[in-house]
Amino acid sequence: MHKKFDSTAIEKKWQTKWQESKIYNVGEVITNNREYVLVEWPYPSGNLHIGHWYAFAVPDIYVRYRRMSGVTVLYPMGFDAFGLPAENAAIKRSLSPKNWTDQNISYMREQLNSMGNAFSWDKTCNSTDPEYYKWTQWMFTEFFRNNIAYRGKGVVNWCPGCNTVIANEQVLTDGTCERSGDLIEKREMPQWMLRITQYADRLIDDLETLDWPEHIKEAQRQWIGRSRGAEIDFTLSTGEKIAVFTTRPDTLFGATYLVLAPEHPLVVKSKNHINNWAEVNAYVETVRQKDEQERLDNTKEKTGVKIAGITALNPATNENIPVFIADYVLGAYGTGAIMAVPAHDERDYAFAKKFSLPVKAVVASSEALPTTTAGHLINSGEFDGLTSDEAKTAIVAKVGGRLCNTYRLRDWSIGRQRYWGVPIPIVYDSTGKPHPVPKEHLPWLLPEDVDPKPTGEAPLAKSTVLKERTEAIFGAGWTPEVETMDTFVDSSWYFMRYVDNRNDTELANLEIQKNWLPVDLYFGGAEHTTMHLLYSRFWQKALFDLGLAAHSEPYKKRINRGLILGPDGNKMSKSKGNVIDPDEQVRTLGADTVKMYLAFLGPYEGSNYPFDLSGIAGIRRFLERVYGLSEHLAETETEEITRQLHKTIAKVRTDIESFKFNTAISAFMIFLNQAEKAGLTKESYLIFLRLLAPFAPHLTEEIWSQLGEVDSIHQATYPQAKAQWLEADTVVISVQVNGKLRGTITLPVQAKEAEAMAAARQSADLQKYFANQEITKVIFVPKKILSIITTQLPI
RNA sequence: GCUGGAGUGGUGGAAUGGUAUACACGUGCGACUCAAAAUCGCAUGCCGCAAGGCUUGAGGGUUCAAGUCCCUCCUCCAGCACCA
Repeated sequence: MHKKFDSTAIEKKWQTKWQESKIYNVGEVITNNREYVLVEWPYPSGNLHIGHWYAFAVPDIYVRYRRMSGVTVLYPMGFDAFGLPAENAAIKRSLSPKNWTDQNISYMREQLNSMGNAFSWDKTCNSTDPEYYKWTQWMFTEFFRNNIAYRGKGVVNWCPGCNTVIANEQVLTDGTCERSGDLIEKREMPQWMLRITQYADRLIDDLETLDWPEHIKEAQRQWIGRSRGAEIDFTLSTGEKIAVFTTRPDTLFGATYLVLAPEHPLVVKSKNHINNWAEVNAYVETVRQKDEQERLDNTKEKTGVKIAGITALNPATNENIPVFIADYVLGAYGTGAIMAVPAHDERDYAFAKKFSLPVKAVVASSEALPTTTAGHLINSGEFDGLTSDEAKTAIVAKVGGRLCNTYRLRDWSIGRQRYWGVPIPIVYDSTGKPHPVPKEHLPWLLPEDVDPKPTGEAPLAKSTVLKERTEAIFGAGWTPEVETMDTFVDSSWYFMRYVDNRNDTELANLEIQKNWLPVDLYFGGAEHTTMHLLYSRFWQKALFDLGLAAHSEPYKKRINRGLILGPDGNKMSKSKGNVIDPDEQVRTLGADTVKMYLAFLGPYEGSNYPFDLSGIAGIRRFLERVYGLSEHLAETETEEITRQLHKTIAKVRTDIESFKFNTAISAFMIFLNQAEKAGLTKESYLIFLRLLAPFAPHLTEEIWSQLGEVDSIHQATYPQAKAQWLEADTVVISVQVNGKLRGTITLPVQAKEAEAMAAARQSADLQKYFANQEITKVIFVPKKILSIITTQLPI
């Protein structure tokens, strides 16, 4: 029977000791032998669910392993505590968001400690702390002074559920809000924006330098959506010039009409030249009524209206071509106008067919039109015969166009009409001109004299405190900005603050940044690919350009963990009622068991796992057997078991380094199975415990101390495999005859082909397969395989 | 449609081109027990009494040897999509 252990008592005891002795703090070290391992800071929702365990307890294995390997590892934890849920919960409970958040943070800190993680609590921070958001605000003012932040106008995404504007990245593909699920409306209103588009090229190009999974890099490239092409000017019959963007300037000779987006400014501007203004205007109105989804539905039939009375001159052919407005051309992309080449673009082709417009092929192809591949030019005057590539530059040069890139990425809109966020540190003078709040007045505190209830109007507009503060400092007639910042701003730089979290004169000292940053390893969820990860890369680059950051990329290596799904295989959510709180398992089976079980599910990087508790007993049994073994240690052990121990060490180390904790755990199990049978000395057992310590920190610490060790096992060194034990004298290799596996032979490791064949001939099991055959070929791969090819001898 | 990734037992999953199904769960049988739980032992891909044969989404190919490499498909997941 296995020795049961009281996991609750053991875990509580060691958690308290670790906190008292502060063994996981990193202090103020400056060292080369250091590493920064980051996990995404959580929102303090009030209860720890299984997803938090997966996010924090499993990377903890890696952190403890590196620390035991002698590396000083920063593994900080903090709280991303601004945002809508606090507001909503606070409204529901009639508490202030601040009180609700503060309560949750202290409660959650306790819960996080109950996981037994090796967090560097001396480096924590919290986005709602004025000492933190003072710097968020200061960076914003620096961005404003340097024209990275600006007050923009335009169409924004309005979420009716959240009662606020949200950024493009926060709208899902189906046009709903990533947070509330409501259908997003388009509204025209002034907005605080950050010029992330100015960084589009660097955000794409610098991906090359990062050790990130390819799919994340690719998703970011697609999100930024760089198209290489050219802008070409067409002259309208009104005398106005209009620029179009095209990725295929080589097809300019095939441009048989022009299309403007309905919202193109030139449409209204040319009103007096348009003979069918009523019809044109009616179309613009219908498009305006359509919601985004309708307009972007590419399966519907194309619509549009010809602008009567205006033509455009094709600069290549010098022919006058008609001009249309149509909603398949988007106002916000490129120049909001296109040259239509129906022969070589499917959308233009469909439109041309519907409106009976000429289709002129200019790229040779044997396929039916429209063809969109490159080729040799025809019907293109002096450019006939050139390849598409050659023609691109030649034609652009000839018509005075400009080679340029266009991006799908839009600037980041960061103003929110909500209460619980960082106040945008801007004040307006009596003429309405915005001014940044000077540094000496930061933090620009969030006033507490308003009802946070969202109404669509920014709640801060009702604050007398904020109004009076503004007038007291800046003078009568000055008014405060009343919007708060998107919470993704807070998380765009938290990893920088961790390293210098008590600095009250700088956001993070450059020397300290140079010591710790960039983050060596960043564990997080896939949902952040085109939000947080993109925003914080941009933020870092903007700071770098201003000399405030030591590096231009924040995270060297990224690991996207999978998701723990509900038992029904769906994403856990309160509304589906499939959320697993691991409290029960932690109470009855212990934190070590829960942690190891999660690590055992499968490789950390990659797939999603439906949470199924049925297997957790296996881990608990394993830990009980490890504990039980401490009372049955042997005086001596076989060489074989020593060899197995060292093999296990080697296997566990490589598995941890590739984040395959599941196979590391299976190696522990295999070894334990053998050790129980064969007997293990105390010396080897202590090595085994150290090897297991990152996986089961409480239990190993307890046994370690019971066996008389004084210092924490987590400050001991991680075992290293000794080469002399890694190789056995003999090796079992398999034997194939004519491609079929027929048996095995045991050989000395350094055996050659001749010895292998001799062994095969001697084996009764094997020789029958080739005894009466002619052996035509033998392949011998040392330590692997003997492969024999025969042909039938004539009888 | 484009891009990235994945398809292996009843389940989670394992396998530098070299013994496919490790490890664990589950299941079955047995031991212990008045009994049950717990624990321990054995078995457990499929067909077959056996000998043997078959098996990594489907079909081809390369190779002495393919889950792994190549080609053609199918299915699922994720991102992008009237982006010129």
